[in-house]
This record gives sequence, structure tokens and C-alpha cells, in this order.
Amino acid sequence: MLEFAILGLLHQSPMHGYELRKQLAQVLGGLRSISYGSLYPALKRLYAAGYVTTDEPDPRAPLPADAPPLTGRRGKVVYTITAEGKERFHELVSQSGPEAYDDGGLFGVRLAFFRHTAADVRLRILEGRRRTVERQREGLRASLSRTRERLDRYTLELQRHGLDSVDREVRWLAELIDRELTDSEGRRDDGAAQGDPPAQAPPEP
Amino acid sequence: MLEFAILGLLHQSPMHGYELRKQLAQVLGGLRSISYGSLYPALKRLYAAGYVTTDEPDPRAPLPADAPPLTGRRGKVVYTITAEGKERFHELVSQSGPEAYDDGGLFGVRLAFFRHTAADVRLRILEGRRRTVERQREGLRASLSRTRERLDRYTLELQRHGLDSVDREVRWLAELIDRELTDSEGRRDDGAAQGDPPAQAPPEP
DNA sequence: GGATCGATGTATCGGGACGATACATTAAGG
DNA sequence: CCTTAATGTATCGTCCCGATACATCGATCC
Repeated sequence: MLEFAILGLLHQSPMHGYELRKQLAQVLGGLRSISYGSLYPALKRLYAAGYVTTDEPDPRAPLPADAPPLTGRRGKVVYTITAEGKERFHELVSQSGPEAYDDGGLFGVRLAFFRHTAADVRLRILEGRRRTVERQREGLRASLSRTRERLDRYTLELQRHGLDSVDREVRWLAELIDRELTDSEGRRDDGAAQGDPPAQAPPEP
Repeated sequence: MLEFAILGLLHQSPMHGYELRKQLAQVLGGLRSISYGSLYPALKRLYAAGYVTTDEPDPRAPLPADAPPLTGRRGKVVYTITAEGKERFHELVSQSGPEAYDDGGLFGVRLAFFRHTAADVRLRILEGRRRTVERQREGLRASLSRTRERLDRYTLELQRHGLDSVDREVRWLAELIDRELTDSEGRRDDGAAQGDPPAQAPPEP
């Protein structure tokens, strides 16, 4: 999940880890931030996979005998996406299966990078997410009406608020889907509609 | 976090792991369930800490030489809370600091066990949670008005939905707090109000 | 009668994410 | 000048999750 987000950001411009974290927090919706304990290992994985490169020669060499607790000078490291990384990102961005929307966190990241996503993929993801959340809602409704009597008021309140949230998400998704459909109709009728720059990522050769 | 929830459930009656998981899913609000990969290690930790006991003599013995992949017959294991476990639960249930409300997940669990929580602790937790979420809301509002122009519509939509959710949570919490205050007034006016069984856990000796 | 399917039930493994922590450099401001 | 805040890199232990394996039991189907 981080993999996708990092590649997406580096796709726009090279960055430090620190800057990456800030952008990430913004793009993820402002509330949920990412910790360094996730970020740096993720970058290491991406480096190992060949998807990103660094300025610094290579921090592989583990400095053999350095008894004092590793007080080696730490320079800034700029991460840059490689050609393989871009390829990987386009591969990920074109996926529209359940893995794209079953997990809410990943769905959020996908949404944040929708401007790099083809229109048909966007629609499939939004509709998949809606189905998923609708199923959750039905399950919740059933459970609530089944156990309404036996729960104390706090648990009940928790369930009601949860159901309300899920319900709101469904409506929100329906709105987004509507807008997608309206836009694509407009584009079909009009040749090129206003205010919607076409997506990158052509339909995969 | 699981520690609290498990102790809370076992406080009511002994249970199998399987049953525990089902009850947990119900109590946690219906959406978020707990996986066995969390549950059994958690039970193991609680066992090691002396907070729960099992029927089965002791699954410690690691069966020395048994080349076939561990096909030992697996019996049901009933977990029972110990005296130390009950003590630990009451200790946890009386905490009202930031750790009780800063994390939404833990707050949910705390709320689910509010019927075991003293009235003053309930109020402190609810108000703490409200402050936390209000701060989140303000941060989100600021970030949104700061970056409104530069964000694409999808990221914008994500932020708006997030802000809306947070806003709803604040209102929900305000309602819960109101109800707490009303009830305690009623109880003060009336001696013993209806429909609100008094909390266990006296104010910590 | 037997096959099979879904619920019940226990348990591990690898990996991902987090919070806490340590350490270093530069900017700002009192 | 000194101290605070922001910038910046990185690891550690811990928790939790999804996937997976194994096992038993009742019901339903053919």
C-alpha cells in the first residue's frame, strides 16, 4: 500500500523521506499520517526491488568495526523513481480488482491518485468499493436488528454511529460515480468536455 | 488493546477462542473483526502474565521429536479469567488519560465496556475524545482551506468526506456527553434514576 | 449409507505498520 | 550566544493481520 503511494509521489518529482512523509499525510486525507517506522523500511524495499534510486552511493556497507553506537554522519538522501518504478506504478494503477477497493486504506490511496488512473478503471474501482461498503452496511443492519434488545446503550450507540458512517460513505460513493458517468457522457456528446483534463495512462498496450 | 477487550469479555464468562472472536466482532461495532493471528498470541500473552487460565494442563511442552508437521490432536481450550486478571481489568477500566481516547480503536473498545466504567471516568473519556477529534477537525479544516486551490477534485473529495466524518463524530460525542450529564443530573435530583444500572469499579482504593 | 459442506475450533508464519527512540543539522529568535 | 523548532535519517520491539493448515461435528443431499 505504501509502495503505491510512494511510487505515485516520486512519479511527480524526486524527494527526501521527510518531504515524502508530509506529502503522504496530505494526500491520505489529512488525518492518517505515516510513520517513519513504515516509511524507511518501505523505501528500502523499493530500493531493493530496483524501483527507486538514491543520491548517496549505497548505504549497503555496514561499517565493519565501529563500536561507538553508529555515529556516522547522516546525509540527506534524495529518492528518485526509476524506469522500472514507473512501469510498476502504471501496472498498479491499472488494477481494478477487489484488492483495489476491499481495503478502505488502499482505496483512499487509489482515489488520491485518480488523476493518473484511466476513466474505466476509476469507474470499476468506485463501483467495487460501493458494493463492498453496501455489503458491510447490510451486515451491520442485520446484526443491529438481530441484537437490538440485548445490547447496552453504549454498544448500541457505537453500532448506530458505525452504521451511519457506512451509510454516508455509500451515498458519497454514489455521488462520485454519478459524476464520473455525467462527465463521460458529456465527453461523448461534446467531443471534449470542459474542466476535466483527460487521464494519463492509455488503455495499456 | 486486545488485552482489554479479552479481559472484559472473560470477565462475564469463560469462553473458547472461537466464541471470543465472535463476541469481539459484535462488541467492536460489527465492522472490524479480530483475526486469529491476533487473538491467540494475545491469549498466550495473557496466560503468561497470569491473567487467564486454561482447562488443558499446559500446552507448554513442545513435543520434542515429531517430524510429521505437528499433527497432535487439538482439544478445545476454555479460557477463564483469574483474580489477577480481574484486578488488571479494573485497573485498566479506571484509566481516563489520553491513551483511552487518542486512538480511535481503543476508544471504541472502551466505549463498548462503558457499563463496567464509573460515571466520572466515562465523562472524562468522552470529553477527551471530543477534544482529540475537534483538534483533528480544526487541523483538517485549516489544511483544506490552505490547499483548496492546488488539489485535484478527487483528493479534495477525499478531504471533504473525511472532514464530514470527523464533524459527525464530534456531534455524536456531544450527544453522548449531553446524555451523560442529563442522566447524572436526573440521578442527583431523583436519588436513583431509571434505566441506568450503576457502574461497578468503585473509585480505586 | 456415504459424501460433502458449513460451522466450530486451535494454531502458526511471514510481513507490514506503528510508536518510541536516538542522533544530526540548520533556521529563527530571544 | 544560546536554545528552541523544524528538518532529516534510521532502527527496535511490538502488535496485528491475512493466509494457511489441521481437525471435528452435524446436517443435508443423493
